[in-house]
Amino acid sequence: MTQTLKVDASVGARNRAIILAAAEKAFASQGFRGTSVQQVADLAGLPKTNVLYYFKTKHDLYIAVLSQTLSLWNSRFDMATQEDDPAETLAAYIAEKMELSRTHPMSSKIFAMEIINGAPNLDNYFNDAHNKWMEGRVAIIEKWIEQGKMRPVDPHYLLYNIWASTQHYADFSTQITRLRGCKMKKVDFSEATKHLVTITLTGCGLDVPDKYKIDSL
Amino acid sequence: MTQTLKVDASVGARNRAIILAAAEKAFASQGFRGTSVQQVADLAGLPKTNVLYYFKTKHDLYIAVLSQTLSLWNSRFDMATQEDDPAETLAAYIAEKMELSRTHPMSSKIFAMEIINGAPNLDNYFNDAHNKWMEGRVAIIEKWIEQGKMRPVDPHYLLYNIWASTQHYADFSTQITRLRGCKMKKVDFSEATKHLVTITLTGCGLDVPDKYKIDSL
DNA sequence: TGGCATTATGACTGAATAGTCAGGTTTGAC
DNA sequence: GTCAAACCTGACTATTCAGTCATAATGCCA
Repeated sequence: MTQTLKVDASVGARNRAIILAAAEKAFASQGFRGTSVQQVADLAGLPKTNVLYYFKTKHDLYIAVLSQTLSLWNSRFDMATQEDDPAETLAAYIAEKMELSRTHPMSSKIFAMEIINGAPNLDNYFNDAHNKWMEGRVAIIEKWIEQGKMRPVDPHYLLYNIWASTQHYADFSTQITRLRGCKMKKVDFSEATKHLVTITLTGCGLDVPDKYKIDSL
Repeated sequence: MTQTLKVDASVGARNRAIILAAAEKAFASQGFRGTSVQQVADLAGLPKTNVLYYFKTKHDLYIAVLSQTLSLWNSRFDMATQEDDPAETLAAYIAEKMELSRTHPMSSKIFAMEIINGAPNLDNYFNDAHNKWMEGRVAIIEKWIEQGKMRPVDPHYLLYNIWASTQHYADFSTQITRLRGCKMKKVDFSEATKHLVTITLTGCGLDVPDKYKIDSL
């Protein structure tokens, strides 16, 4: 029984994973409409009909990729409280988001395109959850401000700012690569993170934790 | 003669403008592949063949929309010198970019998708010009830093940061609207601009010009 | 061995759609 | 009036592509 399940899972699950990875790549670089099932199949090294065996429609496949993406959004900031240190918490959040941009740029791009196109596939569940998350984080930041721990900045704009500037490194990597002349490596991301943390925290009137201090200064 | 040209121009130019506006809308919300010539024609209120009379191929039409977009990128910052005041100059640049996000969100979206998809249609001319612009701006910011006018921040990351956070209001307007419960109006953009200027300039160790001070504080 | 579930796939279909073409109409100059 | 250039358009073609279907192979257990 265990054996059976294991084998079943390993065939099906393995193919699903291969297909999802191929689809992620294709959707990220060409969008939903720009991607054909045949392309995904070729990338996955499988016949097209086999792809459609695992995912009934192209749209189903896209939804699967998209929800895989959304599951990456979780963060330590989700669990923060007003007792936490704002500088440490925000710095860690920025660092986490930057790390995501580095390790999962395709996910970020897919999400970006989904939003740019009007988010037709983000359902009410996602919207509600996202709203609740936002409310919670805003409340905590407001408490920090009340307690005089940081300058009075509108928490909404602060969060938009963090999302924008961190996701930018994934979504606009093409532009950044062309301007720099080469791709950003791990150390470059590390530098960028420090600068981002420094500029954002300083902007909020917070001291930059040592860990994020820029070496050269 | 003048009459002839004027009339010729008014028929052709008028239709071109109508088509470009329709195409901008369609491309911004559905991308290149997601948009059919028929859709553009319907939006423009013209038969499809008439659209193809003015723009030989869908790709030609897209290129026309894209270059229209790029022509909006010009800014007062382009002409700045090291003698200028960093606070005023950067604040004005941020405000200009925010105004562009408000008045031309579709252009911003088209540019964003072009970059996300690997910028296949941005030619060497654009890349070179963009590189030169970047070098020039970086040099000026470095001078400001040398002169002790602002904190030492890496100019590259500063500029990425400004682009990211301002364009975000156009590209991710769907997300922002859902979180706020309503679309951002002119006054909301004005508030957002002030916050962005404040957080960015403070992050650079600059005093915020009165014009951008947040009222409630 | 036989039987069942899962997995695999080539051949096909129908719809969408970019672009062509041939012929038509309007406009303005002379 | 007439001529040329610009403008307009219905009908058609060729291609791409999502999704179906009928038919297999495979693996597993009794």
